[in-house]
Amino acid sequence: MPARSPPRKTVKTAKLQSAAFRRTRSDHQKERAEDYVELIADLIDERGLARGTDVAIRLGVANATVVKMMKRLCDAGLVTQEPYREILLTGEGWLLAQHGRRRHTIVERFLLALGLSEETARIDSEGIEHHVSDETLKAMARFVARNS
Amino acid sequence: MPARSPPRKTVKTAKLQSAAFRRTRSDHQKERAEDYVELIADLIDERGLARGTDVAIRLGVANATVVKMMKRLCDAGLVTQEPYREILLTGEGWLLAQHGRRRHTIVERFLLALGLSEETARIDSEGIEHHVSDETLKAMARFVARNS
DNA sequence: TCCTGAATTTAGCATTGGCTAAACTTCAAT
DNA sequence: ATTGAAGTTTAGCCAATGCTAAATTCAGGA
Repeated sequence: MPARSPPRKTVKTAKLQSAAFRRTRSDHQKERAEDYVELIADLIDERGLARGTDVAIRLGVANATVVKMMKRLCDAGLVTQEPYREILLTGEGWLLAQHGRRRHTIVERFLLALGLSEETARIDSEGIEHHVSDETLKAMARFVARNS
Repeated sequence: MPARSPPRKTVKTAKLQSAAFRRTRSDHQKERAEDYVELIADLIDERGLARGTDVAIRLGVANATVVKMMKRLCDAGLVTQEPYREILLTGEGWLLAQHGRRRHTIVERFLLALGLSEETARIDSEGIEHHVSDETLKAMARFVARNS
């Protein structure tokens, strides 16, 4: 037993911590899905329909990546698409998009209320959005309400 | 050209947005590295040395996953390790750990100052930490200073 | 000294999410 | 009606990050 360490006093800590990390990890897949779905919703609202190319450009990925992701999102029941046609959202897809937009908006407004530039608020909210618990989101919303 | 969309009015938007997404994506690799390194630093400080098993338990991953990651971190110059021995941090590794801890602490205190429970602050700070720009971090630090 | 149990490593696999290049479809303009 | 450009799909690749199971190594106690 090389590198033996002192007796554990931190079992509970370890369990809690690993839970936090595990959550961060498992969130990850949903994040991607939400990013795609949210963007598709935006495109449909902005220009009437969402094409693979537009998604690819806005997300900064290759066309083929979008195609692959659309397959996964189809399997997940979030989008539908006839071959060579535009991307449509299912009911569930719209719900997820709405959900993402709501959080996104709250986080972004919160960062603005905190005194950050629009640029920074936009960029950081993109990264933070998915890692904020409901409790934290509520606190952010409260803060925005108070400081506006 | 199926699914033709209306003329673009959002070229700038698209570029900026894709930059944000790209940043979020590229951050990802560094996040993992920082998680591991930060934890290794904690273990060394807490119990005098960091063993693969302890890292695995705290991070909630399998042993083999840690071994693989250690190889990557070695290549990246962040840790060193003799076969079957404990994990050591390089100078650069310590710097990264310190950097991560600092951000982590600020974000966590910020969430507490915002009125969240310790539990939530701990979990959410874990997820948020890596996505916060320096500007936002400064704003958070300011907020903590004001509200304590 | 040897044995055994804990820790580490190796081997092999899966999934996610990227990429490029080439083939294919569709629409619009000639 | 044809054709060419734009958009979509396929095929095949890569790296990161996880896993399990089996093999290996080490250290402490008998």
